[in-house]
Amino acid sequence: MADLDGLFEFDPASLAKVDRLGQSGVPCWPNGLLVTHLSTELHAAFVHHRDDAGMAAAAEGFGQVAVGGRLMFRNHMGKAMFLRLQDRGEATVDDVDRDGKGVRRGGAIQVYVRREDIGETAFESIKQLDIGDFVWAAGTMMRTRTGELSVHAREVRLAAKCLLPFPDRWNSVSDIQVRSRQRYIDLFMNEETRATFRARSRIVRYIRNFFEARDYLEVETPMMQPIPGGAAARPFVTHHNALDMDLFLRVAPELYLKRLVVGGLERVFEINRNFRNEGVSVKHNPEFTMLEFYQAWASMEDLVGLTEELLSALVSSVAGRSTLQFGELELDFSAPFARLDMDEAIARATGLTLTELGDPEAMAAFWATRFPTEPRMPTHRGGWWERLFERYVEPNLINPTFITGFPPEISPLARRSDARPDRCERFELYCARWELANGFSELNDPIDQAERFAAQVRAREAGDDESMYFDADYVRALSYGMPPTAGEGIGIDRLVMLITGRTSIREVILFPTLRPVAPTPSEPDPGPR
RNA sequence: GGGCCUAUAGCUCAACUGGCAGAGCACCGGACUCUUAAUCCGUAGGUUGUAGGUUCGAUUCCUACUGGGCCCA
Repeated sequence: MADLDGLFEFDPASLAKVDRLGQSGVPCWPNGLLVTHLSTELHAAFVHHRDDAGMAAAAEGFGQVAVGGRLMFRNHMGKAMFLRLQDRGEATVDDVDRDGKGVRRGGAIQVYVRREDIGETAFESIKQLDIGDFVWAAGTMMRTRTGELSVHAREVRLAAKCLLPFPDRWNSVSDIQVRSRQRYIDLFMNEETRATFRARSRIVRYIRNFFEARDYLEVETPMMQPIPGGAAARPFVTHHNALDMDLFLRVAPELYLKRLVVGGLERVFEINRNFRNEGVSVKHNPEFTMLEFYQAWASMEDLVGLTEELLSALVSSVAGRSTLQFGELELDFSAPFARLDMDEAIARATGLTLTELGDPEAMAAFWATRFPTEPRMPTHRGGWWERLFERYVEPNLINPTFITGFPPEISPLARRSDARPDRCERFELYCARWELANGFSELNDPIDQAERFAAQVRAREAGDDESMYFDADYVRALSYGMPPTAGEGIGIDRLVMLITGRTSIREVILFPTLRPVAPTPSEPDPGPR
């Protein structure tokens, strides 16, 4: 084998096995193997054929099948062998096991191999199969003496060799390091992981259908933006060499989507990645998936209803019921959701009066008696509300709850309430102690928008690096006129967490952001692990 | 950034108060024609995360570092 300059090391015993197999005419990575049936299809087709006569007749009618999958289990008994092949199928076929207990079949199919059926040479090479190998088998359907549906093999082939020691199948792989760094291992070892990501796909598909059914257009807007905007968050910076310009990975698609409403698309949505240069935690990943949607001729109230409709139907459809078990919490997603004004919620939780909540001095005094060591106090009412809300209200919001009545100071893109100009027509949806969605009637007055951007720029100059930039082209777009519009963002990863019951965001992102494996002194180059 | 916990074979885990580094599974060799976490016999597998310290002796006690987990900010 070619010298790999220490870039990768194969196990010599495995390489020897590859050679040995090749010399005896068994290629380790052959091509052109056709699979005709998925394990789940076979279980579904034969689930009602249990007795010998019925089974024989059904198998006769079915004829030859070819299956393929990863060898997860093997019993070898001299001149006969059982192989269990795991494929992409899902365990969806209701059946009963030997003891009459209900089970779900699918995802794997057993293969029965006899030496006298496939010949001595072929049988000898089958004995060389290892757990973890991909295996292909062709034959007819049968049931074993104990009733397990199996492929009675006429031919068995190694389809792809596994060169690495296979994880212990008694104890599922539980090391969170392995599970998230080497997601492929997690996927082929753990059915719950496969189920989580199938559910994620279903959730996204449901949302897409939901909006398409309401005449929304799915669009894609820039991931790389010359001016980052649409959310209060620190962006990642990158550089375009040919144009010699810095670009920011987007923290939100908002300002581009609203430009499309100005352009007349009226109803648009995007499901895509956002990037925020912030800490990593069980509910934060630097890149995460966001649904944003905008609808002209709609207001915040329309979105409240749409959100309730979407989430309650989505939960019922994917989870099969209207409540979700999330860690210790039980979450009720039946509409309508609770609603609470931000200031009332804070007043109730802190004991401060509504008058005191209008006075930054009073809130600062309240805070100083409880958290005297904390630096960097907010300077305006909205900043204090945000801080008090996070500390006193958010930890108690379990069931889905719309928080309304946000102040404009912390809502630079939201329309002011006509009835209460010191508040915005904005809501955030909270659930399981965190924010799940954020929506509002959009600010479409370009003059007001320009002033709010200017205020953000002043805050940035005063040291707040999460403040927004002045996006002149966005103000220009609004100046052409944007119809009254409402828009909303929903965090897809968090939604998937709630529905699948995974309490860490890393469990619902296939390849979460992780610190690289640190090189050790004896091994300066960690290699492609 | 702070606190607590943690790192032992490819995987999952043991090793009493500091006294010979172990088991099951996987791998390698062998037996077995309906098994189901098959069974039986045998072999091999380790710088106990890294670097120091205490000690006659350290997986075990101490310090620092690195990775990971949980909680707080």
